[in-house]
This record gives sequence, C-alpha cells and structure tokens, in this order.
Amino acid sequence: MEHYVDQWKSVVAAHLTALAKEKGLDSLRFSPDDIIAETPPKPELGDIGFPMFPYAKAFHMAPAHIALAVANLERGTSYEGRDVQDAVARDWPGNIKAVGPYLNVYFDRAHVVEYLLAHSQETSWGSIPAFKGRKVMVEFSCPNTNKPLHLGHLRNNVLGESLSRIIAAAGAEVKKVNLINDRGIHICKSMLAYLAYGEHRSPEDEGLKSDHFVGKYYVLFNTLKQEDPEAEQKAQELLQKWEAGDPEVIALWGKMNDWAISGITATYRRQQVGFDEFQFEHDTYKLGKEEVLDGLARGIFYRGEDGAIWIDLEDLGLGKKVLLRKDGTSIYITQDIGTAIMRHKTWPFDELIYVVASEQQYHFKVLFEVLRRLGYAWASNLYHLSYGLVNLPSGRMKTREGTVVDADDLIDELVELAAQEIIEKGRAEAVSDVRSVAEKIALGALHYYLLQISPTKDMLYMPEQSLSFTGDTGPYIQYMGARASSILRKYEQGEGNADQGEANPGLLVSDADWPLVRLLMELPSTVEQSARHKDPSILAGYAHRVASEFSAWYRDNPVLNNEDPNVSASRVALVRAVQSTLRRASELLCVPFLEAM
RNA sequence: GGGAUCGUAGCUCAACUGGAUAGAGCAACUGCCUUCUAAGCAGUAGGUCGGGCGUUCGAGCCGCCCCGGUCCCA
Repeated sequence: MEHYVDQWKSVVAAHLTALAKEKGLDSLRFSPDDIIAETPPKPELGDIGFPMFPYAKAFHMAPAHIALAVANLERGTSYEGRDVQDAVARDWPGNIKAVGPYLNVYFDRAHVVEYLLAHSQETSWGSIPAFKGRKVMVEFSCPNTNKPLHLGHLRNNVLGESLSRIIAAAGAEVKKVNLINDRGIHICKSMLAYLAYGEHRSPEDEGLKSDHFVGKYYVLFNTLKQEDPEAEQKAQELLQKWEAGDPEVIALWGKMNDWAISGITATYRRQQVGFDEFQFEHDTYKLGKEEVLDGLARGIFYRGEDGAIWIDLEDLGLGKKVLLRKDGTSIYITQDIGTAIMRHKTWPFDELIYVVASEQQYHFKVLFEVLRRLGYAWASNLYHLSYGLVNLPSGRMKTREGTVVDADDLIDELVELAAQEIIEKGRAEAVSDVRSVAEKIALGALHYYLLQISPTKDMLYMPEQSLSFTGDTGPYIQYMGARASSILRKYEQGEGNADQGEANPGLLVSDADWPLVRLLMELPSTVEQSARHKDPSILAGYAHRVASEFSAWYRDNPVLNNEDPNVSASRVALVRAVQSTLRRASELLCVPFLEAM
C-alpha cells in the first residue's frame, strides 16, 4: 500500500494544480515530488504538515491564503466535474485543515489503528519493497590475522551486520563478504617471533584464545627486534619465502592463520555477526595485475620514469597514484581492482558497499575512478561507507602504546557488569539463566552504543558510559521490550479482564494513545530511510523514541485491568504492536530482544 | 602544500537533508516504588548551533572567507 505521506502529497499536488487553473495560471502544474511534507511539532497540529511558503511566489498569494484555498477545495465536492475524493485514491482517509501558512492533515485515527494492529503482527512488519530485485554486496570486518579484534572492529562489524539486515528488510538480496588479510609482513612478524619464543607451543598449552595467542607473538616481535637487529630483515625474507611457496613457511603460516581465524570467528559468533562468504587475500592478492597491464596497453595508465605503472588523476585533484610496482608486484589497490572485478563477475551486484574506516577515503576514490576508467559501468555502483574512528578520552588507540581496547575483554567486562546488575536488582530468579541474559544485555549495550552515532563521525568511546545501562542505551530498549512482553505474558496467564472483551480500534484513538500509534506506524518508513542513507543510527534513534513513548503510555494507561474489558483487550493489542515493533527494530540493530530482564 | 571530514548544552550525541518554539541521554537539583519489573517515570536548570559575510519568504543545514580538531596524499 502506498505510504500515507505519498498519498497526501498527491492530494495536495492535485489541489494546487486545480487552484492554479482556477486562478487562470494554466501553465502551473504540481507533481507529488514538488510537495514538501513534514511532521508537525505537536500532535494537536495534525499528522502531516505541508508548508505553503514555496508556492507563494507562483500564485502571488500569501502562504496562509493558499492554505485556506486548498482546504476549501478539499471541502468542495468537485472541480471540473470530477469528484474531489476520486481525484486521488484514498487508502488513508483524513481531513485537511489550514493552520496559518501550513496545510495540515488529520488522519482518520481508527483507520490507522486498524492497519497497525493487523500489520504489526505479520512477520514482514517493518519490511518494505523499496529495494526489491536489487543485489547488494556488503564487505565488512576484513581483519588481519596477526592479532585479535579490537574496539574499532566491533564498530565495523556491527555497522556492516546491521546495515546488511536493514537493506535486506528494505527488500534487497544481500551478500555479506569478509576479505581476510592473511598475508603480508605483519603475519611474518608473528611467525618469526613464534619461531623464536614459541617452542612449538599451542594456544591450549598457554591457555589462551587462539587469536590472542597469535597476537601475543606479534607483540613479542618488538622484543625480538631489540635482541636481533636483523629481525626486520628476516621478516622480509620470510615473506619472500612465503611468496616463493616454501613448504615449511607455508605450513607455519597455515597453522598460525588457522589459530587467528578460528579465534576471530569465535568473536563473530559471540557478537552474532556472520558472513555469506569469506575471501582470503592469499587467493586475491595477485588479481588485478592483468587488468592494470591491460589498462597500460590501452593507454589509460602510463609507465613512469621509475618503471612503475601510474594513473594520473590530477584533473580530479587526486594527484598521481602508483597501481603496480616496478618489479611487477601488487600493492593494495592492485588487488582491490582485481577483487572488485572478480566479485562482479561471480555475483553481478547492483551495489557493493565497502564498510571501511574513513582514513581510507582517498584509497576508495582512486579505486572507484580506476575501475570507471577501465570501462566498468558498475563502478558507479561502488560505495565506500566511511565510518569514523573510535577514539578514547586519552586519544587514539595505539598498539604500541597499549591503548587498544580488546574486543573479547570488553565484552567479558560488559557481561560481568550486566550479571552483577541482574543480581543486585533481584532479577536472577525472574530471568532464570543469568549468564545468558547478561550476555544479551552486554551485546545490546555495546551494539547500541556503537550504532547510535552517525557512521561518518569519529566517536569517543567512554568506558564508564558504555558500561552504564541507564539512559539512551540498548538495555533501555531491551527493558521496554521486556516490560511489554511481561504484560503480554500476564495476559496469557489470565490476569486482568482483557479476555472478556474484544479489541476495537475505535478505543485507541484518544490523544493519549495516538502519539504511540503514530510512532509505531513509522517503522517501515524509518527502515527505508535508514537503508537509503546507509545509516543505522536513524533506526537507533527511532527505537529509543518508541521505548520512551511506550514507557510514558503504559504508566498512564493500565492495560490489563479496566472497567471496560474491551478497553483492556484493545490495549493488549496495542502492546502487541509495541512488542513486535521493538522486536523488529532491535533485530535490525543487532540488539538481542529479551522477553524478561 | 593539496584533499577529505568534523565543530550544536559542562560531557556524549540528535535535529526527518531548507521549514512551525534546536531535541535526547549522562552529570546536577526536586518529586514518585502497598497497583502490569524504579535498568523506570514526571519536573527544574543548562544554547551567540566555532566566527563573519552572503543566497531567500525562511539557514544549525546551501555558498565564500577565516578559526580550531582529526585523517589522508608526496
């Protein structure tokens, strides 16, 4: 069904066009796209507001006069013999009123309530067909295999996962890919340190999670460097042996990679993020070379005096950039060129979104331009979702300074704190499995904290604040979901008199209920907006508003016990709508939904 | 030097992409647990939207020039 805002835009456009004709301004026509709609600041002002300022000049009329004239047209029965009500299909009945320079629509509330109660119980609630038929690939996480994940990865992971879910809810077919950086000099450093200090030990021997075990040796490389001035040189040699396929080196490399990757995927499972496909740089790093040479042959690139292959992007203010080294070896951009082409060949996407930190902006601008100049039309469908760094109050996270916040440690800390909180509040019995609920609260807190901020912005990670469960947080949203669930549970158990009545939309149209109803109705359009802007924070803000609105509503409106059992039954139905809306929004935000907490 | 990006309440962030009185949460203060979970609710206080000029009916949002933070490129 057409969205109500779109419908009313059409109505206003039709009226404005009719008004123009009436005024003898025959050339003046309005399409729904010309109409600006907004939500009035107060419920008394109606449900949709149309400012009339933009049309004042064309009509030579004051905005308030235009509003009045259109409202009169709506009240009239016909123009040019056509019934006004027929001029535009009316799935969403309502009245238009002129309020100063604005034209405001007041919905037929019972009609909207009826729609909400019915549709919010469908499994597709919140899904929309906006992106139907589109194939969208989302690349995210892309860890190095020389150390465990840190806080920055957690932001990347939850952004990628949440965005994928939102875009899927908007109707697209989504494929999540993870390109594992499992080769290069950093891996060789871990290997070298392991050879020096590891003595064939395994993660089990040291009681360490396997990726932390690998990370430990990466750090130990610094120690090795002090003992052995040739350590850097040796790491380079190891890399060359790896590239030459030395069986011993490959075997060690494989072993350490397995450790790193199995540890990292354990963190993914815990964070509840997943991928449809893992790609590995040892498979892809040679791709792209042919393409660059082909581009050279076609005169798109040029060979510099240094012998390397370059592209000149001065005309775009991007300078000149090396695409292939003099010795013919690949660099990052070479393989990214090849990987993109390979991906489109095997899964012809309509869009490929790279979830990568903002420090790579220049890299992606160059990459996209290179692909465009190579003649790939789909290059214009590549998108860098550039997200800001996660900073600490003390400054940037630095491995060398030991200021990195480890992903697993952070989650552990949050879980511990959530468990304490459950026990302190005397909820241990009610939630039965404290450990499992604490884990979900911890994830909710972390994910919401990371998603509530616009992706593009750098963010400050405040340890104490992220460990707090009060305020505009994931646990708050979980708590309201649990409260709604609790009411419904009591209803199922026969508490109150709702089962003696029948739900009636007409009983949910008072000013007390209406703001909540309106808000719940906005889930689908919020999902769409979130998908179009590639911004989960829009949905996060919405989830918080729903939770907060519900909280105020159920304080003032007893659900289970009312004089009129029909009122009880109707409110139970509304609580169901709240529950399914919060459940759906939470799912899209990677915030686990809790029936009890 | 060139480019990108950000600057909103003491702090962390919003503002439906140019519209009605710039909103939340922390922190502070005041109330509310014998009634569906107080991880809550209601209220008070807190603003020169970094600064200036411009565009127009209207600017936190657009343009230009400064100031400051961060990142990228040789």
